[in-house]
Amino acid sequence: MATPGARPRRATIFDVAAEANVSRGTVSRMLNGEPYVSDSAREAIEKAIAKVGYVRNMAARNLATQRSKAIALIVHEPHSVFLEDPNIGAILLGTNERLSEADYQLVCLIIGSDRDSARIADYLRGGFVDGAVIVSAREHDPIADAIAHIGLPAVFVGHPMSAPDMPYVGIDNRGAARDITRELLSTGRKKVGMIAAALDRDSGSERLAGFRDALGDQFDENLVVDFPLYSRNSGVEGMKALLDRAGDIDGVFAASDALAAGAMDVLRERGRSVPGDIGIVGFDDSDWAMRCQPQLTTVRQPADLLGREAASMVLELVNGITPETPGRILPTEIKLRGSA
Amino acid sequence: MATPGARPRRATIFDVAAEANVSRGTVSRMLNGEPYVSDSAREAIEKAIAKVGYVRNMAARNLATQRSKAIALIVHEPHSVFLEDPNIGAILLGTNERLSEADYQLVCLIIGSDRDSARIADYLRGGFVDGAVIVSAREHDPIADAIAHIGLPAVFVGHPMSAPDMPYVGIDNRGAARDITRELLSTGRKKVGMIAAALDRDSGSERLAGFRDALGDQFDENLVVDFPLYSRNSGVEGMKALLDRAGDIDGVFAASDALAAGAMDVLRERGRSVPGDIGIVGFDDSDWAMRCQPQLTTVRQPADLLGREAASMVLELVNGITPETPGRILPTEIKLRGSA
DNA sequence: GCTTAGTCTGTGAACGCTCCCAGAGATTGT
DNA sequence: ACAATCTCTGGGAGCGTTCACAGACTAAGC
Repeated sequence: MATPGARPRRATIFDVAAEANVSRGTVSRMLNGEPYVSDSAREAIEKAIAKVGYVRNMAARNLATQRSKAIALIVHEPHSVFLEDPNIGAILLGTNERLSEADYQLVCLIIGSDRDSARIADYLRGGFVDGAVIVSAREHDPIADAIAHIGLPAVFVGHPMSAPDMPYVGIDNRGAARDITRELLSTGRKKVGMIAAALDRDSGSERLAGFRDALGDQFDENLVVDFPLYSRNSGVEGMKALLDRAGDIDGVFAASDALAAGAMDVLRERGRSVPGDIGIVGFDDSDWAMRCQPQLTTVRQPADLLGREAASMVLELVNGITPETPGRILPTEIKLRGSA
Repeated sequence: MATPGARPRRATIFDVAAEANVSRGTVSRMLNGEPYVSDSAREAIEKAIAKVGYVRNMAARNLATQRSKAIALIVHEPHSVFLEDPNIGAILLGTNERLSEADYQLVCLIIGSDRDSARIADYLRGGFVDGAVIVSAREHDPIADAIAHIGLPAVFVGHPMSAPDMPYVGIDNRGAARDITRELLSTGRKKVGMIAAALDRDSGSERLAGFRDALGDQFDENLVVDFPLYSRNSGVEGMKALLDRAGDIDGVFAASDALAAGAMDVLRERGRSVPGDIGIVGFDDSDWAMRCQPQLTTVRQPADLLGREAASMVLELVNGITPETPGRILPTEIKLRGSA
């Protein structure tokens, strides 16, 4: 009887070598796709692998090669945001897909509380992963600092100003915000406000900057409200505040679709029609946008591609390829629907 | 300038031992919290670790101990579902949180296409993880079979009939569905239908069974429609179909909130009031429920706790503790809101 | 026929840790 | 005073790979 938990001994490279009548060096070379393996050896090894049911022991390989074939995805958000944010899931999927193609694994590091961040830093230092993709880092994020300090290859999704030299992929938040605000203005709105959020991130502050760009002289600080999170609830509070400050407001740029959805709920409650009385535009093109009534005019950002691209970049870094550009900007697109 | 990728040599347990004037055996014992380490040795080692900046090399440890301190989270869903399903994210967070507490890592394995499933099976066989939490397995899922075959400690979230002996955590889908259907009936509805989905999962088929339980003799197969996915879109199609089949239908149990939301959109479009003309109830208590107008009466399922509990169980299994019960059922709760 | 280059193979030495055993020293009981 | 026990320590062996090197054999060039 086997002792509890004792699985049968797994076949090693030695077993394969013995079975195929070659040395383990040859097996190793073949496994790693190196040249200089004769056809006869290759064939014998293939048969032997199938026969003994061999699979590589990753721990041994990692130890010998000093790399882990794993990439961390670091999400620094409270849990509620992780669940609500439509982009994080898509980024995760995109990253995972690209890494799978390269036979790398994705290790999720979700930092819910700041208490975790020291633990995570230790983990990253532990050589457990070869690189990291960092989603939604705040400005002056301790994790970002730790990574820079360790020298771990890492790519940011988004571009924190506090880490200007780190590789990143992102979108032109400022330009996109400017364009969609202009779109809103082009429908003849005269008094346009913004529900901003997450100004401690580049995405948040850049979108506000773009809004300001579009308005130019007409920009009125009093018509901007801001909140820590891109949440529906902030949208509710934001819209209420804007209506209090200027009852005759006729256009709102919400920095995310969730904010816009919250705002629209308030407007419905108060009997203001959209887009009749007030035009409203959002950002993300998440499923919120389709669920609104009317559907939301918004900026589509390719979240899955951001993930893919970040993965590609981090793989390049890991393999010693320095990207020709420090950052990559992916295109956005305005989706015209009924809300403005 | 360092050559690309060449980070400075990291301190090993030898360096610590030398610095502290003890042997590496003692350092190892201390690191693993074993008894028989004198206070003086302990103190010296602590100082030495701080001085040389030592962190454990996990690959070496994994190789020596034959375990990886990592658990896989396997999600077998098309990507669209991964993003839409409100429970998956919460399960992921719950699992991650529990594993972190035990100093285990979460490795995400997302199986988008069936093509991946062989690759994943190989990975699981590779000793890369000590156990697995399986989310949303289908009946007769090839991955589930592979895991059973490998003998990897694994816990299902949900309880596929095709793997009755595997440990699982879940909710009483059937009982909860019965209860909420009764709730709907108690509002005086006479002609009640169901939009079912995912009948190839235990959650889907059990909810249908619960609905049937509640209706008893009044059950009418003609008033049940079913779809592959718990999606809003299926809700739209489902509601249309039900209205076609029975224009005088006055109650609907939707097997998920997303389905219910789709159904309610159709009803609004067709000018039927909720809950006036038709009562509607959902399942999940996801954010869909709060976004509906009126808000949805639904079954709250503790998705994060499911994740936590699954993680706890898999950790027990990994440590050779056989759980006293093969499965654990977590309580659900009916959330009364305005929709029925 | 001899060098040279190119192809292929086997083997010792890491990689950094844990496990286990032998043994030193301190403490207790008789 | 001696055995028995408990506490603590050091170091050899092993985990399953990869890597680098040395050597064998083959083919081509002069």
